[in-house]
Amino acid sequence: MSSASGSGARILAILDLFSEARPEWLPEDMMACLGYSRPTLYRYLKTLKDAGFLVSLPNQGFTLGPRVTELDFLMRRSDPLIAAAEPHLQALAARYPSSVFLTRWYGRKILCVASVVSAEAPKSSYPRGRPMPLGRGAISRVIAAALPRREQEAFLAEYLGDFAGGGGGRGRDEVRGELRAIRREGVAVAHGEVTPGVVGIAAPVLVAERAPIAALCITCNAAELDAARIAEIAADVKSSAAAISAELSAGRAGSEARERTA
Amino acid sequence: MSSASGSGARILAILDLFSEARPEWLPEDMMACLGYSRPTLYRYLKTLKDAGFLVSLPNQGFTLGPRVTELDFLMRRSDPLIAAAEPHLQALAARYPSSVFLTRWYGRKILCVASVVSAEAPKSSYPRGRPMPLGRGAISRVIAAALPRREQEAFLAEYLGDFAGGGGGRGRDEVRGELRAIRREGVAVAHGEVTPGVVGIAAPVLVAERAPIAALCITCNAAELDAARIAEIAADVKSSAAAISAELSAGRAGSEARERTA
DNA sequence: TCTCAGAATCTCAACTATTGGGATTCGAGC
DNA sequence: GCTCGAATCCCAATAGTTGAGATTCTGAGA
Repeated sequence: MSSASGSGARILAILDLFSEARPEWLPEDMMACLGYSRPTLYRYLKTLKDAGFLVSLPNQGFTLGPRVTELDFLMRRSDPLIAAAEPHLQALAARYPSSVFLTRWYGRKILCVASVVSAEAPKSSYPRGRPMPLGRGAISRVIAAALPRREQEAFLAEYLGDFAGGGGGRGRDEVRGELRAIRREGVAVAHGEVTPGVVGIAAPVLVAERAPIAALCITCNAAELDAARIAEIAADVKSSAAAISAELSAGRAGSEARERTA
Repeated sequence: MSSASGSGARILAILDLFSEARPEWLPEDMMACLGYSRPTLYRYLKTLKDAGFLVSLPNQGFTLGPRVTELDFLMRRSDPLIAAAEPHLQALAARYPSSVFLTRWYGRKILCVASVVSAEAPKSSYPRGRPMPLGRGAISRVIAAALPRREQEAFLAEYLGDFAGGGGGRGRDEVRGELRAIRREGVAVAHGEVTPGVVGIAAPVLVAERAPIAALCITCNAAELDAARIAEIAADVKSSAAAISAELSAGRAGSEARERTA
């Protein structure tokens, strides 16, 4: 991931070591994994420690530090997308027993950035920060559909297999057609693609009516739905996503003006 | 904060620019604020962008990126402190109408890392990531009291004024005596020091029965409490914090063993 | 579709900051 | 007080970083 060379990248690469399976690291092991010399590694660690990205439990090892939490808090509070979406998430969750997600599209990843749960037994849990599977489900579909041609091609080149797999080996043209239909509709519905027995309905959040930056998605228990109900929810999700897009454009214009005068 | 020299620190310093008041930055403004040359700044930005710590909205500016969210997610899932504390937070919140916090002590800051709210109208809101005021309230008190002598002195040197202010200009010796009493008790109670009308009760989470790494804190509406009730809650908080400390030590021993065999 | 302005990146020589072996200090445990 | 390992310091060699300026991209408008 941090493929760029330079000492900066080598410092940040240290953070890539930490994973759910191995959240604690000893300097010795880091040296082995990264191939840095001892003084260099310690210098890097000091830089990260001073910045608060790492904490050292004396003689025990290193762990991710509080700066991470602080920065994420900052993002949560200052992200205009979340601010615009929050009331819509709440409203949708209140209207339907479900889980409602806001997921951001980051060029190469889909990450859940906010969620509200109203169904008693949510089948799938996606709290903030969890990466979502790329290539399957309503979210991927709706984002792929909204992508500008060039990026869509790149996306398909990588994930065509996943899309096609859902319907049993369709060709690229067929998938493209489906995506065009989704783009026209403004919503995508997926039946149990990510989690069996769960219907996902997603609509894109667009900036400048072009680039998708996020998706609004609701997941409900399939057993509690019929076609009419799904259509109803889909319309609701679509208009909510559109409202978020609109608020976002308005807000963005405002913040630009502020920046210019500042 | 990132006072250490070196290009690594200069790269990380870019992240310090972002604040709640200014979550979006243009390269031009960064150059002005940081004094980096254009190519250098762009190289730094590329490094951070490639690592996912920044995102650039085309021609709009830079924002904190998804890696931050991902790392915080990782911390939340892998932090043994949170794992050990979660059930206790839930239990306390269930037993008393209140807000219950777990706050980490990071050398120079107190940060809320987990919270559960059960009171209908919480007077003060401290979600994960929000820094807590240092020097006032039950949390600061109980952590200061648990600090080893040396660190306690350093802490008092900086925050004596705040502690003394609460009781009306007490001297250092008097404060030291109070802290010694709190240490013996194992709990601190603060009446409306942070938020008027709210009682805070905190107990320290200790590692190796020495260094405080966190505090468990419950805040209740003062109007609903009498002295007996406070004593009851205090005992509960104290034993919960002790239980967390114990589980943590046990868990730590386990993970060390695992690391050694891996 | 073409042109244009501004943003982002590239080139390359000068040079300064970074690197790592080894000595040294620090701190915990006996 | 002494021993051991972990963390830091020292300093010369050098590899990596820097910045002015040229160049290429990208997106907006005609």
